Amino acid sequence: MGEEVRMKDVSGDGDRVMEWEKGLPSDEDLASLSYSLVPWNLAMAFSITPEKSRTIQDVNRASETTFSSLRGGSSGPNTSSSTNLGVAAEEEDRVGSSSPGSDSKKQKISEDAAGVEISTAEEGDSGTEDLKLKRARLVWTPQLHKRFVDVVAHLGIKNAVPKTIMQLMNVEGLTRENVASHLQKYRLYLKRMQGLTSEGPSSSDKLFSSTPVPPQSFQDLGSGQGSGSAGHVGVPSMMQMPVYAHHMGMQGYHHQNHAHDPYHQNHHRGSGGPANPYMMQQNKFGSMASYPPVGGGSANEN
DNA sequence: AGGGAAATAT
DNA sequence: CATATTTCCC
Repeated sequence: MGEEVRMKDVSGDGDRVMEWEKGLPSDEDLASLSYSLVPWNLAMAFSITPEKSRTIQDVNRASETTFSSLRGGSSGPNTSSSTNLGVAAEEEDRVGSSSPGSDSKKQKISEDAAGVEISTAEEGDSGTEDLKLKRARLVWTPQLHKRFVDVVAHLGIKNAVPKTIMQLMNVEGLTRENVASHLQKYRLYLKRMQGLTSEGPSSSDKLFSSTPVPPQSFQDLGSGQGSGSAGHVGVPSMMQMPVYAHHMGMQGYHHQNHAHDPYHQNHHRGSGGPANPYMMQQNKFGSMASYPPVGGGSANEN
């Protein structure tokens, strides 16, 4: 319900029919993830073997879609014509939908519209279609990261181990190593933040207010509707890993505040001191690829 | 496997 | 040169 496919041809020069700003329920609305809908923990707590298999498989299907969106489906050095605009967005915010139906709080702004691009070799690259032997470097796009963070949060630091995370994320092509690596980084990031955020070694209560550390465990989970769902309550300024936007295929828009992301934490070695906290790499790479590994056949032998 | 550090790639 | 992601080692 809710298809907005109104591509009415506007007589005359209706060019700026861009109300996609918020009239676009698609992205987030359409995208339905299942991982957050299933009280995995709960089931476990009850000792009732959660048929993960089924769920996973079920989700798997959706995953393909998601995957497609996330990873951009095709690959090919045919970049020649035009920059590819893989603007696929997928969100699964379980918006506080509890309360009485009339929740007009549906202000969703497509914060992320990214294209997950995997960089492939630009030169002798051959994997036009199948790069089975060599998976391209995975690029953690904001979308992916969001998913990652969400999953980790939902699992609780306790169960947030690579394998589980990977499974819940359900992203085709994602390997345990990928997640493990990212998790490592993420942990480091959290750690750093802990130290920076109101350094108050005496109180532990702030653990809930300023600690970006995902809630240790979601036990209440809801019950279905109320969804007390901790979701994202006590995490006010939980910044995700800086959503890096490098040479993405997005048409200019990087204006985010990179104030001083603790995550990036540039370690300056002193001296002169460039006043520019930004990155000034000599980027000479302009890579832009789409995504290869899914082609032939195998996806991920998790 | 999970975690961490070195090694590379970008 | 810094960072992001991968690979190697416990």
